[in-house]
Amino acid sequence: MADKQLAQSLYEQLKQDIREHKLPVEVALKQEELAAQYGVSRIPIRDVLQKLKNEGWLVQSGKCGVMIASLSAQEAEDLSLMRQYLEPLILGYAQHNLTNNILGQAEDLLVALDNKQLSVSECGELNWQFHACLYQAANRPTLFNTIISLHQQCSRYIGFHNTQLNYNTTSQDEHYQLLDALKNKQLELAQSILKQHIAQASCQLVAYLQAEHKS
Amino acid sequence: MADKQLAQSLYEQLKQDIREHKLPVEVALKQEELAAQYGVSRIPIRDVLQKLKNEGWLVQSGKCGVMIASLSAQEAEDLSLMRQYLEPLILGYAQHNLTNNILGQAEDLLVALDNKQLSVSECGELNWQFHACLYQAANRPTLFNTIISLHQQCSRYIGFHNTQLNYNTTSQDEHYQLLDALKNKQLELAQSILKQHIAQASCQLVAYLQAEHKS
DNA sequence: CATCTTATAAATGTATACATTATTATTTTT
DNA sequence: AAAAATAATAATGTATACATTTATAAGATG
Repeated sequence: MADKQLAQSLYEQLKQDIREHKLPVEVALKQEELAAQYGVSRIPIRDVLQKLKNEGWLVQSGKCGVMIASLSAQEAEDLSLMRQYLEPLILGYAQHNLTNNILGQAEDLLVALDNKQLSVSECGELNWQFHACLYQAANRPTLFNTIISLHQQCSRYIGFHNTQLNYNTTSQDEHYQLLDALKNKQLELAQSILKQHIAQASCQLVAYLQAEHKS
Repeated sequence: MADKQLAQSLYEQLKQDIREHKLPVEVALKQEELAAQYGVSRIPIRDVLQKLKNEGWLVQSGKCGVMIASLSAQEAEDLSLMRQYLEPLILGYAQHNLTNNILGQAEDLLVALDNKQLSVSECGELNWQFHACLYQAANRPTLFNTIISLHQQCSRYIGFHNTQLNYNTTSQDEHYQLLDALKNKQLELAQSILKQHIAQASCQLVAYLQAEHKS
């Protein structure tokens, strides 16, 4: 309902600016300042703030007002844990509906991901599209929407770990293994690969966040 | 941020009116009508609509506008499934922090639930407080918030099944069994009781919704 | 006669102005 | 001097007015 051009672009831009640390962290955001900064009135700002709060990008600050949530190793771990349980679950429902067409789409996305020239956000987006492509086949909108929400919350953390180290190659290996298992109708294997795939990424991220916090 | 007196009470009232079928279903809601009906301007109405949309009470209707989501057996099943996985998970984290104080609080809530005079909504509220009381001890806000969100989405369905049949006594038995297992530090037993407790309630609800849909 | 185009009406999205609440600074009191 | 109470400031919440978009209906055209 609040997704017109202005609000939609505001939403994207605010997320980007939060990701790129262009806004003060752990400090109550002022609607008027944001409105002036983005050249709009407070109304669409309010809408976007509420939306971002619902997605976990912002948290309550004091009695009224919101602020940018600081990155937390525990939050990253919790999000990953939930994904570890829910994504194999939806994959189970998707299995029967995975036509060759869909598997082909998924493979194309993996091929696109092999491109080394991708930016962090492009990489994250393709990665998610690969997963979403499979999950969508489950025809389970409620379950799918929760998983989408978890991914949106995770997306704040993306860009922290994928850039450094050679995480990507490991991740891609797991992606191809997952796809193979699905092609061979080995559901349980696919589910365990998926669970470990999610856990693996989380481990690195959590370790990184904890190390950063100590320094 | 949008939780002042007016918006807060509006939020509660709209939810209640949706529960009690006082608003048209599967038809785009008009902000002006709602504003007139509740004696406020469109701004707080918009806020509340967005919030309820995020909680799954409302869904997009056409290109713009929202409508009351119809009850769906599959949605109920999905919500229950997610709870079956996530609530035992958070219970696992809570276990170590379950002091006798907390277990006592939980037991008090169960005693209160034994009262047969409770309204459906009071019953649902106490039921949730019992669960939340245990989960809160886990100190896992992200996981907990997702579970809260799932419960909020479920709350639309409450009042459909607990009223009829003797569901409540079965449910209470399971509650006491769960509490006993926790007192005895039998985590795995407690988790399996909890999972089945959630599944049980879901089964009845789904069966009811499917039967209703056929008629 | 069906379909596409266009114009009208009605809804939502946004801006400005005002009311209310929360925060801060000051004052008063013990 | 410290703490509580109170006044002043600054923020958010809400209402009204306007702009834009979407849906609907009338009309033109093949």
